Amino acid sequence: MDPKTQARFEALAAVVKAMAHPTRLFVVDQLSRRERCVCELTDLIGADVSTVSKHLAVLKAAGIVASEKRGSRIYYNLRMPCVLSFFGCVESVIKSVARDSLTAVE
Amino acid sequence: MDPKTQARFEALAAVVKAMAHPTRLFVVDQLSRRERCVCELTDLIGADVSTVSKHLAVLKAAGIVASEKRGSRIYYNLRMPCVLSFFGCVESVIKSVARDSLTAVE
DNA sequence: TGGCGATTTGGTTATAATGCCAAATAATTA
DNA sequence: TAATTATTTGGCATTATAACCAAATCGCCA
Repeated sequence: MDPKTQARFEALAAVVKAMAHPTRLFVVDQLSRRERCVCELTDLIGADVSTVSKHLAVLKAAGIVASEKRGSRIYYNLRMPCVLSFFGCVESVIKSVARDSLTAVE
Repeated sequence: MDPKTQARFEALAAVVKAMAHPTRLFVVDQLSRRERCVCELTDLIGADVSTVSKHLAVLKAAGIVASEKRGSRIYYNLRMPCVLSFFGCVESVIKSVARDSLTAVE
């Protein structure tokens, strides 16, 4: 694989990897509805705040979310207008697998 | 997070994780053009065959690709019709980041 | 200014992922 | 059948992730 192609797929993988965790996908889903502060997300997720904070840092480093400080809180928002098609695509794979295992049984 | 939601995002993450590697994204991209045998993919990638085989196993376990044996070769094909929108979405995040860092300099 | 709520960072430990080599399997052909 | 090509599997060393706790920061307000 030539270096340019290599670099391209590494860049793509960096973004995909940032999404590759249940908690981070949950965060993305939540933020697709409205912005949320860390404390709200922490409540919704039910993990240690530091854990949530680190997940948010991963998403932010990939450019998937941005944060804005207001008062003593930091609000995160989604920077991924295509989030619906992304989730839809991934769900379609899951559904396809489910369909196949059904037909295999029948 | 309730168990059902948890399970949903774990299923999503399983698929996303399977895509979260430069080599595997490259494979998916190649297979979006046409099916390929392991030996062809190995040539294109330039890694050990066993490494490529394991990447293919990851994609297959997630339901992203399927394989078909013909003669002494095994051909892999893509089972993800939405692959274009998936890549497009991820690329849009990358472009958005690039745009932002440009405007930050200007 | 002292303390409180919100958030990040450092440290540690446990688990998972990656890549190569060597060996096992399978189909093909000489 | 022996040799050959194609692919997978097991094993191992290396590196990366993830989660929690503790400690450090940052803003806000009494």
